[in-house]
Amino acid sequence: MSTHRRSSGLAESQDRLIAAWGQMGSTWGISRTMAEVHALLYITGQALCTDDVMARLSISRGNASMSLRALVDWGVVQREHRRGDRKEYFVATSDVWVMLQSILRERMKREIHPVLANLCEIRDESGAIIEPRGRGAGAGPIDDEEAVEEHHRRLDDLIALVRVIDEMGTKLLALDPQLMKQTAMALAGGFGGGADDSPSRGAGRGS
Amino acid sequence: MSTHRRSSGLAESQDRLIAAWGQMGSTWGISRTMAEVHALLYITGQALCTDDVMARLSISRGNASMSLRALVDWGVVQREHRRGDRKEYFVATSDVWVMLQSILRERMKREIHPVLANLCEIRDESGAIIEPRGRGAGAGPIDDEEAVEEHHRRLDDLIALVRVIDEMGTKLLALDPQLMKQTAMALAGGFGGGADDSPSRGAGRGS
DNA sequence: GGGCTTTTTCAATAGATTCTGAAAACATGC
DNA sequence: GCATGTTTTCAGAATCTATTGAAAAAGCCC
Repeated sequence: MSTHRRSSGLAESQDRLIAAWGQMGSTWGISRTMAEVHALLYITGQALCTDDVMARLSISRGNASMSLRALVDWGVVQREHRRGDRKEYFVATSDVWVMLQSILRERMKREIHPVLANLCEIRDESGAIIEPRGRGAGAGPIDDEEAVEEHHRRLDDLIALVRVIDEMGTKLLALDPQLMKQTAMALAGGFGGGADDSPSRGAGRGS
Repeated sequence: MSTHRRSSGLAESQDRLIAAWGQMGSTWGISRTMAEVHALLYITGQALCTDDVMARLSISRGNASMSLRALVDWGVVQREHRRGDRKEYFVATSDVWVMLQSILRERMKREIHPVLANLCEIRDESGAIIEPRGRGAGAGPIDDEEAVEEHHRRLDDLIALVRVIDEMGTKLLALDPQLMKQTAMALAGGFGGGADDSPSRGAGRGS
């Protein structure tokens, strides 16, 4: 087998993971680069400084700085200082379940909470909707009254949905990461099925 | 008809919801317009044709057509034909839990499955990583062997995580929407708490 | 403080996404 | 088939986002 440029074995595999993670990130709201930096730190498992990241991913200093800071804000990467070295180093959280909680926390904060607040505000203010000049004023069809009721019903349904999602997330975040893992695996395994730890080393899923 | 002023009550509330939903959509991978079209169809509860959508949201025909088609693809909007009318009308799924399942299904397909397949492929191929010229060949530090092991460990952890998420999603999708609702509410209510149906009509959450 | 190193910021630019509008394709009824 | 009304497509324009690179700020040590 073509082992001739095999020193790239590890690095190449890392690059592929970085690319995959980056692509996934960009499908979400996260910038591709930020996800790539995270993947790099996670998969190497080492503490890297800004220059390491710049060099490995071929990105500018500004970009590296921004991405690293954002990752620290998200809580999936920690700063690390070294005695006798002025540089700052960065390490990714190695426990994927802790990582998942950080991501969940941040996404809830950015995506769910604002929407829920918005929806509630809209409903509160829409409570004041009154049909034009009451019923029976002649011109307007009574249709409007129905429409307003339906509007409220649908608004309420939407709020109930988002709220349940919010509460579920909050519950999960309150859990210890290990317990969350157990819970997730129980759900994945069929609501009460055995929670197995081993990730089944076999072949991957087809597609 | 005296529609000129009071139309601001209901329509304004609708507009606000549309804006909120659109913003949320753009935080995810969904285009803002597509989310707005969906919000419009959902909140009005009516079957609208392309021209209605164009007029109400002030968007071009092409944009409306694309967005509507995408929503139909996602399964959150259905086409509707009317006898004696050549136009096509569109209605949003009114059950929010059915809607949630459609969204979940589509997001799994687009975001989770490809990543999982990718990760598995990477692992399968990275199984072949051998350190340069075996151990003990002098030059290379044995460090490399450790690095490769760590690499595999981390890759496996990541795969296990994504796989659990995938399986959880699959399980939820297999459920009847109403049962999924029950499940979600049970989780939200504290893992075994009572599942109450009423969405508590009171004031909203603060922030 | 002054010299040195590293990090952060930000205006300009490169790049990607979304939207438009008009033309092509598609139906439907006559 | 033709006439009419509707939907889809897509190249180019408009818009939004990410990235760079260099200047400013922040540390650190003597």
